[in-house]
Amino acid sequence: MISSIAELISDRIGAMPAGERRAAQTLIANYPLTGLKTVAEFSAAAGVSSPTILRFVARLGFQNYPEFQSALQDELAAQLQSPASRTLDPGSAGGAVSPMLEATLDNMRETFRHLSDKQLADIAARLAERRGKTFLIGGRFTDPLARYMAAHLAIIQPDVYHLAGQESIWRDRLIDMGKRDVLVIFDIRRYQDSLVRFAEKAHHRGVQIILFTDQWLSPIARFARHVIAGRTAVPSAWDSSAALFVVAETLIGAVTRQLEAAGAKRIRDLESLR
Amino acid sequence: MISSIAELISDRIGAMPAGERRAAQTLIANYPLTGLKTVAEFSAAAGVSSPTILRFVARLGFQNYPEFQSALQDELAAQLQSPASRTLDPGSAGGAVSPMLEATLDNMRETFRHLSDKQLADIAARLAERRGKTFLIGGRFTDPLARYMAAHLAIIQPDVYHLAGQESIWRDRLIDMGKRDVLVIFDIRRYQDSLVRFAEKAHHRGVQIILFTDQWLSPIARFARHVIAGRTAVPSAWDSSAALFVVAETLIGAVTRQLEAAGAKRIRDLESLR
DNA sequence: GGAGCGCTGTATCTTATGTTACGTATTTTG
DNA sequence: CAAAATACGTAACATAAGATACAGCGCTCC
Repeated sequence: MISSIAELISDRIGAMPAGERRAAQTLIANYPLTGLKTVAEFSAAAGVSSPTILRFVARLGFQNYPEFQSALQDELAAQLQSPASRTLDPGSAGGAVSPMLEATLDNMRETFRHLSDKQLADIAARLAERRGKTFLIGGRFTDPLARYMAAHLAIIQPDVYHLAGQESIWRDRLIDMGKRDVLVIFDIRRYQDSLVRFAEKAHHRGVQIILFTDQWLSPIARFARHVIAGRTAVPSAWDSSAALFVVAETLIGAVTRQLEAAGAKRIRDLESLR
Repeated sequence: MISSIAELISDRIGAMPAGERRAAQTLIANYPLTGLKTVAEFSAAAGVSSPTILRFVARLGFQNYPEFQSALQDELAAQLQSPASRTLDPGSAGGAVSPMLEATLDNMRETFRHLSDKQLADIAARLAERRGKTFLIGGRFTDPLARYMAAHLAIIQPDVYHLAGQESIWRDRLIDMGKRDVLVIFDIRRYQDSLVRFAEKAHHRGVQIILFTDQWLSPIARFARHVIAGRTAVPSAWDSSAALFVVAETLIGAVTRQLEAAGAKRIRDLESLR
């Protein structure tokens, strides 16, 4: 059964021509606000012409544009009056989406529950104090997380390096690492031997290791100065790195805040270089 | 300090003549819906004449009725986009961590609220049906997401390619792309011209584009067959890609499920190769 | 490769919305 | 109690909004 206009749209969006689909996507993207504006504004936002908007509305079954707007307003009114209806009832979902989202949200809450503010502040402080270099590395599936963090950190401070490619390539970088340096490692099951060996060698050189891992803890935890254990279980064939991703973003934000003064100048300098 | 229009009204309602006060009360009674309707409807609801409504609006400091409506819409937009502001208790948080987590969780809920099961299923089906090749590419900060998704998809099906490095390198890959192929693009603010140009060219070659973007929609949405608009606002200097990350994981899970039979065999084959 | 169909945008028209002018009613003040 | 000022509604107006007709373009299918 189709109750809301949003559902109606996503039900029929597949059978729409390109222009009307753009209209639909624009409306859904910030629903329902765009639909409350004038046809001209709607069409401009979607990058199509006014008649396309009107055809789109007609395809949804409305006689004219005002009727469509009234329907949106009624829906909005119902929504605003009972905020409860916004927290979606579990029954309606049914599909494969909701369980995945719910599990992910739970994972994040759990991950942060086991993570004190102080711990995060300590790690952020360590990343922000620029005595030495910062290296980041990840495993097979978590390497993108290392890249993501490196991409941000490299903007607000110098000497940030993402270790990529062949194992032999990282190993050679060990020569540059010392006790003033920090190594951020992402490693979740199944833990990679190559990463463990690398971590061990770095540890022996006095490098401080910050480890992002799952709740079962990678063997690298043994060498790590700081360990962040994220929940990874979701109803999927794969483990989820989403909780670790959010921790990474939180740290990026915290480090940025600490380097505000120096960082802001650096960002301006970078902008002017582009 | 007066922030919302509702506060503004209740601040001045005492100094209003009878007719305008009725208008004010009617608006407050089911705020802000009545204000989004036409002057005629508003006046009918309040039991006064149209000019009274206009005088009421003028007294609030607006130049004309449309300006008043725009202000209401903006307010509504802010409210709908961050449900957090409606529930959040300032006391519990304190530290810098919790607001970030809360915002991220809200972003995810909001993102999925605008994303129907059917839409996700359609995209997953498109990714799972292996008529052609699958290409993934991302912007400056979102490229890791493309990598993450590519790393998973490449395991369960052949012909998955992540486009990395120089722009000139991707462009050369265009020659391999046709209408049977799918291009997954991640692009959030600030949108990259190079990516837009690339998307346009791919689109002209008939490639189906699946776009991950933010709620303001990258210009690439114009060329995209499917658009996923994730919420990115967090209390940080950076935008958050976490919501898009979770959508990506959800899709990976869905595609994996669809390819279960074929995929399981492929995974076993890969395992035996390691 | 060609013919047909369908989609989209430009330009025009019509509708209805917001706005203003003015006369009447009501309230307030001297 | 009278007179003035303010508030309100009716009606006419101008403007901007939505609707439509039509032509061009791209796409699909034969």
